[in-house]
Amino acid sequence: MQFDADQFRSLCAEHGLAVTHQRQVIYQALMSMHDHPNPEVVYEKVRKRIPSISLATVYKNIKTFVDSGLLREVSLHHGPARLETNLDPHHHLVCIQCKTIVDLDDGDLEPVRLKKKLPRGFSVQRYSVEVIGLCKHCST
Amino acid sequence: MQFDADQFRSLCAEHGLAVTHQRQVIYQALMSMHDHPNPEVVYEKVRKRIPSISLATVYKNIKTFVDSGLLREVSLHHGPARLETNLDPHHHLVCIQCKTIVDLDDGDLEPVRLKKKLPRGFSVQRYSVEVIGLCKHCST
DNA sequence: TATTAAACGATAATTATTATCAAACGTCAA
DNA sequence: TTGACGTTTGATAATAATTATCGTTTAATA
Ligand SMILES: [Mn+2]
Ligand SMILES: [Mn+2]
Ligand SMILES: [Zn+2]
Ligand SMILES: [Zn+2]
Repeated sequence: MQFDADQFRSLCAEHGLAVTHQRQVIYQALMSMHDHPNPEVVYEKVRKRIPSISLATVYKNIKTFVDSGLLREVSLHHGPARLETNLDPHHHLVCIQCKTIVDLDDGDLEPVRLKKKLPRGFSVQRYSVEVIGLCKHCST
Repeated sequence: MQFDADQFRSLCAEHGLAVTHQRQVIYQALMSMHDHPNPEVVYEKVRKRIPSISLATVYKNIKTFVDSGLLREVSLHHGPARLETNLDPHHHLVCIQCKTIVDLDDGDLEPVRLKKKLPRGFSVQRYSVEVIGLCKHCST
C-alpha cells in the first residue's frame, strides 16, 4: 500500500500531475478493474472509499489520465452512433483526429487467424479490423 | 427514381415496414452517404428534402433499419466510454449482447497483414482487432 | 508558512438518444 | 373505394452521458 502510494507519487511527478487522495483512489480503482469499465462503474467503486467524491471529479481525472497516457479509451467510437450502409464483410481505416472512417475491402487484408483457442463458449460472429492512424488531411 | 422507389417498396414489404415518404428519403440519404454518418448528419441531409421532418423520426427510422438489418452500426462501442488500463498492444473479444470486453493477447493472433497499399498519406498508428460474437454467458 | 496554480465539489449546461402521445397516414379486407 | 386499425409522424419531455462553470479547498514549492 505504501509502495503503491509511492509508485503513484512518481507516476504523477513524471506527468506533472498533483497527487491528490481522489486521484490516487480513482487510479487504483481503475487498475484493479480488468474488465474495461465505464466512468459510472468507476465512480461507484471509488465511492466506497470516498463517499463524498463528485462524479465530475471522476470524469475529470479519467480525462487527465487519458491525456497523460496513463489510460486509454477502448475505442474511438464512443459517443454518437456511426452508421454503416455497406453490408458486405469489410474493415475500416479510422483517423484518430477527425474520426473519419474509410472502408477497407475484406480482400485487402490477410484473413485474421488465431494462434490459440478462444475462451470456451465464445461463439464468433465476425472479425472487425481497424487500421488506426492519421488520415492524409490530419497529418499535415 | 421510379425504380428506386419500387426497390424500396419491396424492401419494406420484405421486412414488414410501412412505406412512408420520410422513411424513403431517410433511406436514400443514408445509402448515398458512403462515409459512415452519424444521425445528426443524416438529419441535416434529409432536411434538405423534407424541411419539416422531426429529428425523432430520423432516429426512429435508423433504429428500425438497424433492427431490420437494412443498416448497421459501425461499432458496438458507441455510447458511454469504456476504459482501457492494459497499455500493452493487444486485441479484444467483444460480446454483442452484454458488451463485455475481454483482452486477447497480441501474440494470440497472427499479425494483421495488408495485401494492398493503404490510401496515400494515411499513417498507421496501430491495428485493432475485435473478435465479435456471443460470450459463454449470453449464448445460453 | 505564504503564495499560487491545480484540483475539488456542486451543479448548470450541453449533447445524444429515447419515450410519450395526439394527430396523420398506410395497409388491407370488405 | 372506403373505413377500421395498426403504424408512423412531429412536437416535445425525459433520460443518459459528458463537459463547463465557479467558488472553495488543497498541493507544490519557495
Ligand atoms: Mn464501413
Ligand atoms: Mn483491453
Ligand atoms: Zn483525419
Ligand atoms: Zn455476453
